[in-house]
Amino acid sequence: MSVSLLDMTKVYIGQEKILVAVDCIVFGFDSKEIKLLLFKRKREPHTGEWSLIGSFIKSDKSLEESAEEVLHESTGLKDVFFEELKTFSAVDRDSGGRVISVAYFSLIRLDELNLDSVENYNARWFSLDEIPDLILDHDQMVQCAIEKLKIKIRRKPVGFNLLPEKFTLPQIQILYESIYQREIDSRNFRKKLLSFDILTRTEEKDKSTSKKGAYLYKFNKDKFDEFVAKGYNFEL
Amino acid sequence: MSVSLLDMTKVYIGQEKILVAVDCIVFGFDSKEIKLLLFKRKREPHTGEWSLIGSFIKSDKSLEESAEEVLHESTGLKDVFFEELKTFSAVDRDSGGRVISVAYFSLIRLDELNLDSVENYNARWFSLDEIPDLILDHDQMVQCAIEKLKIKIRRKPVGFNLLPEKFTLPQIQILYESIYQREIDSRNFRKKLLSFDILTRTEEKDKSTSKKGAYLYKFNKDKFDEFVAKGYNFEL
DNA sequence: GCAAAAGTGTTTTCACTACACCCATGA
DNA sequence: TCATGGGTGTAGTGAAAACACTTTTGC
Repeated sequence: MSVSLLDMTKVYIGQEKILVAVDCIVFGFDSKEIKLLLFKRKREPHTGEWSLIGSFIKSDKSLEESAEEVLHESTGLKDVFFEELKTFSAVDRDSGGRVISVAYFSLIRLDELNLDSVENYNARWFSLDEIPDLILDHDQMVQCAIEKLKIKIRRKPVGFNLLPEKFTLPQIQILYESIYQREIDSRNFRKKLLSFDILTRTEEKDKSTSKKGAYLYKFNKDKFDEFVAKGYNFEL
Repeated sequence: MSVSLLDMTKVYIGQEKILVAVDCIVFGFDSKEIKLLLFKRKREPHTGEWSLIGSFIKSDKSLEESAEEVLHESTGLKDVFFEELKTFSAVDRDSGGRVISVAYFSLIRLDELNLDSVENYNARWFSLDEIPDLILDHDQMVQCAIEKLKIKIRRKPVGFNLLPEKFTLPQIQILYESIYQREIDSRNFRKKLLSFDILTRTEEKDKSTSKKGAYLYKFNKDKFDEFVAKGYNFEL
């Protein structure tokens, strides 16, 4: 350890150091449509304008750790789904100085959200067609994330991170419809999803949207791993 | 401009700056198999060991510009295909100090390669099953890039960046076979590829691998754009 | 008993797979 | 003339798309 501290000051001396930040694009689903979580910026420049949540990274944290921390502080949630989206490094992207930002893309369960944390941060959920102007290049980050969401949810089971632990088939169909922005035939959708055999049906029904009630299902990670091990492809 | 210089020193003061680098994973295709370009490292630590080519980024260049520069210097090529792969930011990933690296993934035409540049850099092409131990986390970067190449070449027409401007159908089939590591039925492969109608057949034949000779084709960008505009999906 | 959402099957269509022979040419 | 790689067509199979009615139950 002391060797690496020594090297640090010797080996790469003379190279320029740069500010590095993470910014998080956070999506949620309110059982009707997909939404984006935005924050009123607290620091200069652009204080009070809408922006993504982010933070500078410190030299003792990896980018992933920093993103995790940002997500935890702003939503109160731990173990949320997130992954790297893209770096944004145009020299003049931030009027406050030269900052390279790594954008992270995150999917959270709205029902688990800690409302206190969110309010602390002056946050609000926006429909994708009502997103306000954002600071710096955050609009680009958001567009990029929306693209990625559409592609990713088709081939990876990431959508379950947007649903409550127990969800109904109509609910997941609405999620996909809201992301793809088109209607889906429910017979074909259910048939395909159930054919994967990666869900467990519970005995409970959700009667909040119909008199008949819809069965609640859980995503079954073990079955999904088996599904993958057999060489099958998830695609919805 | 002077405002931003002023802000730079004021607004984000007190935040830690970090060394940022780019590293490039460069693939080529020698008409037989896909290969990886590696370099003998010139600087401490790990001088003389095999590594990816990279460089620290300066505060007046974006990451993309830096990657482009690195690729130009090491191969002599301009306008090569490259895109961001992933950031690598573990705190102790570099024994020479805290460095965040952004890995770029690049595909080049071996026939256009400037051999002087390559020799200057002590470079060598390696088959994917003969890759030597690499410094730091460069092995991880390479594994990640190989994964990405397999996925990407299936659904995007990036493979043409690995072929000469004019190529034969047997050639492109071998390219795909070498990446997928399995044989492909040539009747089905050709049928599908030609059905996209994104290639232009020239009148020339390549007789270097057979007496009959194989027609040379060119990738037709305009036709490809049309293909995409019609909503069709490239998948090989 | 009726409105409203949940749940279910069949037919058609199309894309992928498997598979075998002829062609052109240089040596 | 023959060895070598280039080039082509067809039948069978399976997944996706299109499509309409029955079930449940709170009001």
